Amino acid sequence: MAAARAGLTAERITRAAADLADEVGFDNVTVSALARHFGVKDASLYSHVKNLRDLRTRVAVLAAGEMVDLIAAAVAGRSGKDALAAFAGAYRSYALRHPGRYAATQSKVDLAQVADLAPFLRTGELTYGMLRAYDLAEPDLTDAVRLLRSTFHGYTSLEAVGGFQHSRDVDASWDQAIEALHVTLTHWPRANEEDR
Amino acid sequence: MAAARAGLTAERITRAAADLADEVGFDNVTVSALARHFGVKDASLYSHVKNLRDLRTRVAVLAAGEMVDLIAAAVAGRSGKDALAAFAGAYRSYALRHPGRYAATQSKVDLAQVADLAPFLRTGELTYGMLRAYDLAEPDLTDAVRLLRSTFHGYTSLEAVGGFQHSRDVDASWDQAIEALHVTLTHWPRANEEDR
DNA sequence: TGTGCTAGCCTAGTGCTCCTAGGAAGAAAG
DNA sequence: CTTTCTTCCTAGGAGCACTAGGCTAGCACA
Repeated sequence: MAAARAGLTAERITRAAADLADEVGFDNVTVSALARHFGVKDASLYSHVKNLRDLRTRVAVLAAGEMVDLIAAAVAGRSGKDALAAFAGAYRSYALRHPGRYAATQSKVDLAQVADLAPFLRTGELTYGMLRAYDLAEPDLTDAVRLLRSTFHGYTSLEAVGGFQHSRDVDASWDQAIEALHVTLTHWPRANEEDR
Repeated sequence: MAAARAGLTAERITRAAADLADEVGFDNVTVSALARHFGVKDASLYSHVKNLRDLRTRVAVLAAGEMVDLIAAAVAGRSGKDALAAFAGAYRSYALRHPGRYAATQSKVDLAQVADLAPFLRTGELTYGMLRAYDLAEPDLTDAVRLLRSTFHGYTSLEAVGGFQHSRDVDASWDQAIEALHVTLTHWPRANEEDR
């Protein structure tokens, strides 16, 4: 196997790493396994990727981009509660369908080393934009964004590790959580004097 | 260093592993590093601990026990919003003070291999008990528990990986989140007919 | 059509890791 | 004092990340 040239690229390696991550978990992605997948020796990958951390960062950027695209598509044309539900649905769907990629987006990446910051920034813009309908001003707006992100991330990651043992349907709980968040956002307890 | 007998025990090793995890991160805890810490060869640890996964599980149990004790102490004698704030405060405080231990509690452990399940069960009891004041019936109760757990876990883990870049004070956002959760629980959107 | 050059992939090797098998020495029990 | 058990050891295998340096395919250019 392994013709003279295997046609490796940073992109192909990154994509394969992301696929592998979805199968075996993000932390279990190894350079060796990727090399085997391409029918190539370990050392050959280091011409395209600096090291394992670099590879992980690339996967994180790839996943963040895919995810924000899906969320953007889901939210497009909606507002208020519809937008919230669409955002949440796309978010959870991606996280469950691509657990390895999703874990990558949550790994602490050195943002200074990321070439393309756009995917990460766009997620923030989308979230703030979605909240526009709820008419919140700073600092409540940021607090709300943090609450949403926390809930989405917390729920999906607990679900992914099997944290919900109760027999209650996990989808129904999720819908209910969205409902509850909507209520929270519409009856947001405004900050009195502590500002900035 | 390293007299004839170093006095190793599964407990001492587990505790050292937990301390190391808080320093360098849960995934970066190695058997070799622990052996060095005790002035002992790697192989010596395997008389007390089956393997790395077993060690990780032990750390998870240890951490879960510590955490639930602190939360129980904080919640004791309180109810309603006071209890919620105390629970949340103890949870976040432990997670931030002991990031490695906290990560251990969130690692997917094979519950079948856990000798003492009590710590894990007690957390659930505490959460359900805390919600008693809000007068929710199933399945809303379970939904609410899941929402709380998600928010707590999501917030602390995002905070831990540096996910909150905005200049808004992280403690203030947390207080606001608790406030919002309290509002949500008091105005819980009851499920109509979809049940159990 | 030949000649360099530059990728792309290789071999070889280091050091760290987890983990096993089997041996020796201290501690405890008779 | 002897036996036995526990604790820790040496020795070694296999997988992993990563480096240094060599060979060659296939391109650009003459």
